Amino acid sequence: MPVRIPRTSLSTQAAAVLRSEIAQGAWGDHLPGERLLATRLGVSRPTLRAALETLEAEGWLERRQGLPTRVLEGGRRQSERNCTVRMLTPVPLRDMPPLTVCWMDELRERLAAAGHPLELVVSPATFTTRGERTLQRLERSHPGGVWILHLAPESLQRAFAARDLPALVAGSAAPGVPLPSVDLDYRAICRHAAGLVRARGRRRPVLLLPDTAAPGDAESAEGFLEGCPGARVLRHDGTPSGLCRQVRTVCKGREGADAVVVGRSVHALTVLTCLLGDGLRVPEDVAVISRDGDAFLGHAVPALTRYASDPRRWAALLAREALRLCEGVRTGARHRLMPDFVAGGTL
Amino acid sequence: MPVRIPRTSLSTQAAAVLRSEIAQGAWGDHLPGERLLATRLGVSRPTLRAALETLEAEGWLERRQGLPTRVLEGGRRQSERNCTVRMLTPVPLRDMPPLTVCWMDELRERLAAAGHPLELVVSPATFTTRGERTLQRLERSHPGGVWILHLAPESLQRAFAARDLPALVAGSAAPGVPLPSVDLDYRAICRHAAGLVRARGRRRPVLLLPDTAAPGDAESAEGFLEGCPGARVLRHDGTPSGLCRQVRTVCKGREGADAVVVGRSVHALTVLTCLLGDGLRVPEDVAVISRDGDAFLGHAVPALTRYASDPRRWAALLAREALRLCEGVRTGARHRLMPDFVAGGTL
DNA sequence: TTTGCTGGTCAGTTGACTTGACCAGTGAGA
DNA sequence: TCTCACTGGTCAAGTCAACTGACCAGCAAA
Repeated sequence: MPVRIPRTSLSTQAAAVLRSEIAQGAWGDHLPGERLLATRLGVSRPTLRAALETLEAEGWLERRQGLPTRVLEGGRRQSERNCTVRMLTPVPLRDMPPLTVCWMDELRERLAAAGHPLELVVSPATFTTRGERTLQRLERSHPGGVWILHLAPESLQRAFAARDLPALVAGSAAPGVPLPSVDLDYRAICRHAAGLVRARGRRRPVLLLPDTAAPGDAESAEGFLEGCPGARVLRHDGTPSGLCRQVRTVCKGREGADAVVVGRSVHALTVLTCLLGDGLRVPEDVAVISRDGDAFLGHAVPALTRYASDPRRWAALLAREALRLCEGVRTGARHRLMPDFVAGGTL
Repeated sequence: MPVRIPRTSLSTQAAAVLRSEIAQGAWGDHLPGERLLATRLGVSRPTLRAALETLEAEGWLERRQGLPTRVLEGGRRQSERNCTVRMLTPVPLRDMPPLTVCWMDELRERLAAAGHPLELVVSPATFTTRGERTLQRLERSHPGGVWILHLAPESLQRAFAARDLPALVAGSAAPGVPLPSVDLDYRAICRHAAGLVRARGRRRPVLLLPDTAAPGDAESAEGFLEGCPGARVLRHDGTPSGLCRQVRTVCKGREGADAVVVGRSVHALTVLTCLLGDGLRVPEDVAVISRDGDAFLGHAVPALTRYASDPRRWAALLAREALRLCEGVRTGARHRLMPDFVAGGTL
């Protein structure tokens, strides 16, 4: 009857888990970085390091500063494909636009209902380095599973396609990449916006976009020019001050812009407040339209005219395609959603 | 490959051991004394007592001071495995403030890691009907499980407490309700804001709150008056037009308010754009401080001065309390978080 | 009534674990 | 060649579960 409760320290448990996984060959010939490994185990780095030290002493690993930890002489059996779904994104959740968080949550729910967990992999390197490199690292640290690429540059999308990895693109799908994708129809949105602006008698419309290389932004520019040939498309650096500078230059004087279409909802907010602060009247002097539609835009005064998409439709499509990939079905379906136009007071 | 290391507290492990032993009838009809039992399990008495408390709550035991603890005939089978967590909220996800969506997502992730799915139950009736009625419907439609009450009015909170249902309050916990709760320390925030405003030489500060009956708003008003006795606290109807009307009345003329502290981040946005649109200078003529801190506020020009809380801490606390409830532990812990002050350009 | 058990409660301390930071070595790409 | 983003190596401050040791009140047999 006297059953003593075993006290195993966290690092001992971690060592046990890692030992069995290494034995199964789940990690290939190199372990992922300590920081990543620690968060995956749900354990702090010092704790993980204690576990790694015991494994090193047992002869499972070789560690050297500056190099990834090497797995020694393991019976490296192929691990079974465990179909977890991973969302690859360069931005942490709390810096995403609210609408994005919203569909991501919805997606998580739908996938969970189908028995597939959704894991968020935040990798800022996604944007900066070449696709090949990023992918190599990812394959090492997260073997197997289905990938959802969010805000991934074209190079990375192509790298996934080239290796025939199960992946789908959420937003900003580069043209010609043979991966299934779900995206807003930015070309149609911006063409519509440009037409609308012209119909209201605005003669000098401008499209403002961040200077990142998202394919959706390129589409936006094309659509805008289709709807209003000869209009201007300007890039900014994404900071409030940089955007303000751009706005002030563009809207100055009699020949300044009389309508601004803005990509990204937070930037639309920056533009609106900047204009109001400078004493310009919206929409009398300058009209503002937000290409993207977060809920908070409706609380500005005047409410921003915008294009609002339904996160549930978005998530439903993503979930369907992701589940197909889990089942091994490869399609190249390109879904283009057209959001609803929400008339505000800024046009 | 979700290889998370499970964190089971010592008392949970002890409870599990005892539960199985009781079920096997290993102890007869009375347990040995706590001191003896504790040393047998290799555990301290407080830890053992925590385990006994959960077993008592589950109906396995009957404890009375002075008497040995009695083992009840076939403690009722607790469907412990089936412990889904449900978030009850009056607002659908896409209408929530971004920060809320953010912590909700984080919470979902943490609970999923512990093997508990999170289900969102959207019930607008939560706000309109009496607590008793709402609860009856909920018990019928979603039997069992742990509840997280979000934006629930006091009547509903009390109804849950009265029926002794496993529930915890996320935000706006009514005082005196014996449920565990996690909330921002609105009193401290508003006291701080009031003091800050006074220190900057503002003489006529105003606190603007929606006219809903959220307990957090009442706390805010109290804190604000503590920090600046004699200041004004005004209510508005939550619509942009209604809020604007209020703002224009309050800030008009020489004797108008020279500083506005605003509850709810979207309302802070409304106030800022309304003031700027009316040609007032921020902060020269009127300072604006947002009590709540969503990320988009930083993209206004000037950036809003605000109090930003970390959604991860928030979610961590909620997850911990929810998991405790899943294990049958009832606490009345009231967690009050103090967010960080973010200096913007509106003060 | 006394004594010795039972459970009920608490303040103070310990120590494992977390957090966030900084450092130095390595190697791919500009 | 230099830069920069990774790697592992180190550390100090803070958090929190658990332990320790104590005292209290209820109960029942001596």
